[in-house]
Amino acid sequence: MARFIDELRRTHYCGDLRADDAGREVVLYGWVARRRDLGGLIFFDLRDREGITQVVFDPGFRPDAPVREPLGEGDPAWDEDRVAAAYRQAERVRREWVVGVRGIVRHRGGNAKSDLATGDVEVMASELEVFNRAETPAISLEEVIDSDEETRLRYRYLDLRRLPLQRALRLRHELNQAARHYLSSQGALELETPIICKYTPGGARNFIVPSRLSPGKFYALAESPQLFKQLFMVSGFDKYFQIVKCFRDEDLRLDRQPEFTQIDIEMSFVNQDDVFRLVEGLVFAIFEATGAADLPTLYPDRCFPRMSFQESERRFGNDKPDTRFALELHELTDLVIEHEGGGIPLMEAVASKFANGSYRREVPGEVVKAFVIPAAAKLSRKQVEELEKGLKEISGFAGLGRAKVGEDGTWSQSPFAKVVTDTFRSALNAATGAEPGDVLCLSVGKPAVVNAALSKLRLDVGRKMGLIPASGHGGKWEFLWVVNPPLFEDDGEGGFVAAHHAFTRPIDDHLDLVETDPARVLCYRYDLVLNGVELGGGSIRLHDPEVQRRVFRTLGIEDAQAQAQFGFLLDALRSGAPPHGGIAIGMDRLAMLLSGAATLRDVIPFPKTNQGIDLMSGAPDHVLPAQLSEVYLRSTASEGSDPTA
RNA sequence: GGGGUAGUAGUUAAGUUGGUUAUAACGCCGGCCUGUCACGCCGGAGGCCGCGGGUUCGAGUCCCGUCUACCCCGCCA
Repeated sequence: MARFIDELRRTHYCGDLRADDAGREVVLYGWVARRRDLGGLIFFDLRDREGITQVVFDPGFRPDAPVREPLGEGDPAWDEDRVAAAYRQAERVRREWVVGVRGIVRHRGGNAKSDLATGDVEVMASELEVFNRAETPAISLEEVIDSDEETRLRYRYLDLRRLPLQRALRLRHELNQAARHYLSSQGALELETPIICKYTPGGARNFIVPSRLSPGKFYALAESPQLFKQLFMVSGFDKYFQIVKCFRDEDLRLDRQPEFTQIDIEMSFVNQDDVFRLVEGLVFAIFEATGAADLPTLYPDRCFPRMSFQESERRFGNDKPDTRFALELHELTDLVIEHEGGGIPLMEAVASKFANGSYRREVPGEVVKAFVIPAAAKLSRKQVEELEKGLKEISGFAGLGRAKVGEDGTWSQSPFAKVVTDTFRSALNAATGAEPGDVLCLSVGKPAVVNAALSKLRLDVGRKMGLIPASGHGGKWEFLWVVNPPLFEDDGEGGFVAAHHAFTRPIDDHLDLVETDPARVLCYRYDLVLNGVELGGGSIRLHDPEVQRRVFRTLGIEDAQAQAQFGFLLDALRSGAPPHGGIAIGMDRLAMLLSGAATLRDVIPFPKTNQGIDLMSGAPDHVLPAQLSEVYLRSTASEGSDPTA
């Protein structure tokens, strides 16, 4: 081994060799991906991170020409005894053994393999060194495997040898490098913020870290660098970025992990447009570096389109519309009011509440919206009912009122067919553009519920119609800024809570409404959406302590309370805070979209399961009582036996 | 916290109405093979049917519970 590592340095990676390397002596290191023993002739597919090269063990082979670039004097490139020994050793090698190979590159002639980058050549082995044996791998290491993800995660170090994951992690590297390079070139400083920090209530649940030095007290793992990056602005660093791990102790999804990485940015003396320009430049740089798509062709003016939050909710039913396809929702509340319900009892009830002032048009208590399943979708009645059943999981969802539109515009297969007035039916058909054969899906209820149901229905139908793939980008890249959502949200008890967080600046025209009509106050907040996935979000912050106090008051947070929770930030804002704003881009999600991966787990080296468990290492785990008492803790967990107790 | 799907050999799956010794492919082990490249041919080993209980003459199959993973709602930027 010493001879190989010390004297025979690697000359190439396994993906490097090409036809014009023929005749050259080379040294490769790697893993034996496959072995084909023909009896008297053995082939290895030798694999390293750059690719695969075929290595041949042929005891009868003799070089027909002097070898170029011999390695070392007095150490001939071809020694028949050594070649024979290498062949005998190759007979015993198994897949995934780690080996070094010395040999001569030869053109494969008629045996060339066109689907392999190195397929024109092979290495005739003159020497073989086995660095390590390997147990038979628990999972197949082929590019496409059907192993259960549970098994793959348990043997993550094997799974990571597979080409898709090798590619995904390399893409992460390229993404990160491009982001660093671009943001640095734009004058942003890469500064670090604390990971263990002060617990702040509200927002995402924090992971709690007990303090050994402060008995009974706890740190929290940062759910984001939000407060600290604002303090950087207060301190005059002007423009900051960080590629930073964040931690949230919430339930997980395919696009949600307990620890994840953000490209975090904050800037001073900027407005919304300035943030957009920087992020658009960043995204362009990342796409160029990773070769994911030619964005300058798709967005010639190098800007992404913008849509107000309200328009997004109205047309698509959510704040992260997948704009790769149309099939928009139809807002019918006004029409229903105009027709006083049009004979449909459910809608008459809604119309009368608007008429008697129970509901306000500006902030409606209930809405009526529709989605049209085009005849072209060719969905059977059963399939439509199947889709509707899928909406049942949305809490508060009461079901759809469906109507199949006939040749003459009449409705059938509908609970409303008999009661709806002709004029209202015609008006509805016209407003929704419903054509004969289409299925009109009507939903009445609280805006959040109606929108949740219809936006899900829209995506389901889009997928069923093949307008978007079940996962991946499908070759389309639709970016969108969704801007200016409401600052406050009804808390259901006559008060208000912050829709996102309390440090977002209300739009200038709405400052007066903070006290008088909070529900209508919009703010300088923005989300970047790609193909219906929320890539990131940010805001222009509230840098004015006076306005901040008014916002807190509307939220029912007293000065003393605010001081206790956010004291250092409020103090800092009073110490001379510049106008500032920023954004955080979900790096994992971006990597997922760029790579076409179906889940975040495929672009994170060592992900957790939906239960937050690392199947490979077994984290989280019990700790010894002594370790607990050192941090002044005792577990109250009753279920399960603690083997260390 | 709630809903859904799945769990059988190392891996992926089949297993009919509850009925003899639980199948197959890949992988693994042994043998043969000098141009393979998903090499081929011959032979072989390999099972707590997730776990625990129940029904039954008899359970992979039916019932109850439980664990694990995945997808979704709630939650979450």
